Amino acid sequence: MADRIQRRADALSKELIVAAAIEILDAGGERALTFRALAARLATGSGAIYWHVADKNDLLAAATDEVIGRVMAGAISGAEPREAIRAIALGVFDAIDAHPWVGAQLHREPWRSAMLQICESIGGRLQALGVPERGLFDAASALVNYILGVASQNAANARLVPLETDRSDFLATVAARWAQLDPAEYPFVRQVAAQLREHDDREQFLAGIDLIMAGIATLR
Amino acid sequence: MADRIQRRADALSKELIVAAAIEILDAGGERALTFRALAARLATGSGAIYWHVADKNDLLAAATDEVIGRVMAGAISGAEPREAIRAIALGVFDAIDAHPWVGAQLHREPWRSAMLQICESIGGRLQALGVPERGLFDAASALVNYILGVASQNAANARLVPLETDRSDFLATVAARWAQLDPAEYPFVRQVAAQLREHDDREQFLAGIDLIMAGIATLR
DNA sequence: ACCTGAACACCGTTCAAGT
DNA sequence: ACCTGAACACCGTTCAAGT
Repeated sequence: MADRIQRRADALSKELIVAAAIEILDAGGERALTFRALAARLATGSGAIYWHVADKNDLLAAATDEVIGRVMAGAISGAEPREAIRAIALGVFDAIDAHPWVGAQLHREPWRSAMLQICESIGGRLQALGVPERGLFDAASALVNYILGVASQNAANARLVPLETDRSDFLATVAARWAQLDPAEYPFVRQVAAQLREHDDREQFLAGIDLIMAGIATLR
Repeated sequence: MADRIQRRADALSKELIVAAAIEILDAGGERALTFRALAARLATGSGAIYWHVADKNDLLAAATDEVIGRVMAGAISGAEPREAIRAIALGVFDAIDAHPWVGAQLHREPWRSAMLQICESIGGRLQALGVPERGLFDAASALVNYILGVASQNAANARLVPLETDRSDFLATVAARWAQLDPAEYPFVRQVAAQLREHDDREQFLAGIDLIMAGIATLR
């Protein structure tokens, strides 16, 4: 048995598995996370992982909860409600920017705790802001859905673009493609192509939040 | 060769393949669409499909374009801009309601023509509405991202829920789960649990559109 | 030019067997 | 209780061979 693969000495745990999964996902994207790769990194057999984790869905959900949980834990500041909502939104945005696979996961298991946490933080602040009872559910839903939309868009971009690509190079490429569209069919898209090249995703995201907040303010 | 499988007599085409793929996706969801199932339904070999379609991604993108293209073709009415935007949004919503897999696809290939078509229609109407130049790109982006968020959410729900499940049963189940959350941790979500059970997805979607439009109106 | 279908290189997941 | 790793039942995709 001299050529046996080195196995780990300490015990496995769900936390260890999730941490390793996050590392693999961050480094190589969703495609890189396989039970074989995970087992190799953890120096164990692939079957061992199933003792701690129900299946791949469970693993992805746990990894997502871990990332979003960290964001939410950091956002408990007692700031003014409007600022708190912006901070929560930005926190989610930045987390998905750093871990694009989270964006793809957030809408797969929509009622897992990650989702609920975002919903709760935002809903609570809207309440504190004095949004009338009748509009509260719709307002929270609009904000959460908007955040989700941006999240999935970002996740899609990250998946489309090779990891090494420069962001502004990428935007320039897309902008150039937009600018070449048929003027009769796509006048608007052609027109904003130039703005696309120079725009800042993060700022545009916040602008959308502000737009929705402005709409919510008209409810009173 | 008497026991040979019956093969099709007429020629294959990308349109035929896409149409068959849409049928499979509608009937059995994303998991049901395999090249083997598609080949069987088309009475051909799995390799034949690759003559007309680059790969599975290409197939899903073409199917998505087909569905969204139909919506957009139907929405060229010369209505008042604000009504036109609501109509486009509702058209996309209903299309995704009928074909939930489209929601999951829309954010995977974000710059395919489906996306561009939505962007163009909405952006053009915002322009017609007199939204100032500086806010136009952000406004269109907010609306499209919101629509995408709802789309992916709906797709996720459809994937989570077995095809036969009654919608109100499902909502009641989720509402019951929400109502049982820790009151100290989730006061807001617990509170809206009752509204969740009775709310109409489609109406709430439109309420969000109206909220964003109200925010956009404050720009002038 | 277009189609066939076996073969290849993967997956997630299971499970008898070990410690 | 926890771990091993071969085995199973799938996938998407390729490709030599046919028409």
